[in-house]
Amino acid sequence: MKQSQLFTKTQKDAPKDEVSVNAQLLIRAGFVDKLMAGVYTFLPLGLRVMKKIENIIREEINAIGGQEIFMPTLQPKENWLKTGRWDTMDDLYKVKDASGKEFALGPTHEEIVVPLAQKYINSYRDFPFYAYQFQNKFRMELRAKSGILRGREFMMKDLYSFHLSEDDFNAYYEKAAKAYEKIFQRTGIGEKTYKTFASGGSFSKYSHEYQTVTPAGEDLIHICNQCGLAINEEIKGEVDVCPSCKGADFRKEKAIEVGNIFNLKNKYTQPFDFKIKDEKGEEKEVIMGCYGLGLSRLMGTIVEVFHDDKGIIWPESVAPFKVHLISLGKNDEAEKIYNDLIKKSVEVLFDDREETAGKKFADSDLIGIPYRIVVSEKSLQSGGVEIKKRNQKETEIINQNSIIEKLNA
RNA sequence: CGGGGUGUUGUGUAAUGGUAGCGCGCUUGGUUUGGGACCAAGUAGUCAGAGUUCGAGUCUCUGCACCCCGACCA
Repeated sequence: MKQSQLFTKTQKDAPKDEVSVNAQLLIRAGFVDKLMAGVYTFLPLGLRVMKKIENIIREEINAIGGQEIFMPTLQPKENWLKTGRWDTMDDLYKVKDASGKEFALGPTHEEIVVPLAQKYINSYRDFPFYAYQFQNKFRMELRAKSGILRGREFMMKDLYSFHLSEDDFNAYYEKAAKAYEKIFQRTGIGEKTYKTFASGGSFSKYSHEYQTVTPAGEDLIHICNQCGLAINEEIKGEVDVCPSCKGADFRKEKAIEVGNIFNLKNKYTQPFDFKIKDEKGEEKEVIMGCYGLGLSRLMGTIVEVFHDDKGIIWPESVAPFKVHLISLGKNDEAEKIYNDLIKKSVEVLFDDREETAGKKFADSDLIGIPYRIVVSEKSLQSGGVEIKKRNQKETEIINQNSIIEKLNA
């Protein structure tokens, strides 16, 4: 994409109200725009990052048998009354239509996916069954905060698994945990993300969260120095030795919850009376798990973890583009290289604007694309183009014909 | 919802109760071209409503919005 055609612009100053690093950088660089507290528009650059994250998650969830669906946001009150959450879930958005009929705006989708499964999954032969979606969730947060880390409307992947036995559920729960670990590895925050034993909130007594260590975190976790499992501060006291290795030596860190997995047992299948006859003709209760992962939060977390005083430093796997091609002064060579990279399916943002070098470099650092390639009279005289990684200081001059080779190295 | 803070052009800021000014951006013209260039000319604003006052960005009240701490949560 040519930067001259990108409708967003970078800003030198962040809006003064924004304190969180993710909001400051994402807004300044033109990834997101704030509409109101906790509600953001994803601009072209931001949407590209979101889609990158989405695709990584999709691949990993497909790999554990997930079938992608898309459920409605607007949901019947009746289903929420059935599970009891209409009156007990205080962050549920309720809307009324002109006739006075009430609806929920989905904060999570058990109330929809359970009746859905019940309708189509009607033999023990259909089990286990896994469905997931990427969806805008609505939660009436008392206080939206921390930029895109805690919104009132946010993008989430939610996976639901249905089982006829505890053993089958447990096996899948572990599989999902592994998939989550892969997702965090692939999106770059693996090293800083800890599986954390935590409260289950409105879903279950306990759950596992995935917590990424960052000063911007809202939670306090106690990481076991022996095995690396963490315990959320909220259940410290109930649980004071590591549930995994029984160790009692912990270090305390601030962290942000990027995902979680729950054992729901029959909590949401029972209200809908979802039962299935097994191969012996015996009626069995369906049990389930749910597995959430906030994409917009993950994106904000990545920014919190990977930035410097000049801007964002995207991990290559989620960067909006792989290459930021910058032409200094007029030269046809940059255009040629751009077309060549496109032909070779390299994702490239071409800064073809008539701006000074300083401005282009500053923008490039702010946007944070992994590879910066500069084409100028100076570089051409020295033998080609200058290439630099965003997370490194050194630049290197390489011949324009060896760019692809260099990028793949 | 409790506590604290802030609302001035797209954005960042200034203005004893007395002419709303500046930087960035944007527009036009010219000069520049390897780390947020320069010159000139333009563009656009006091959150909303009421009140006090000869006069309100500034004081008072009400409302709204945003940010931070807390309670609650992916």
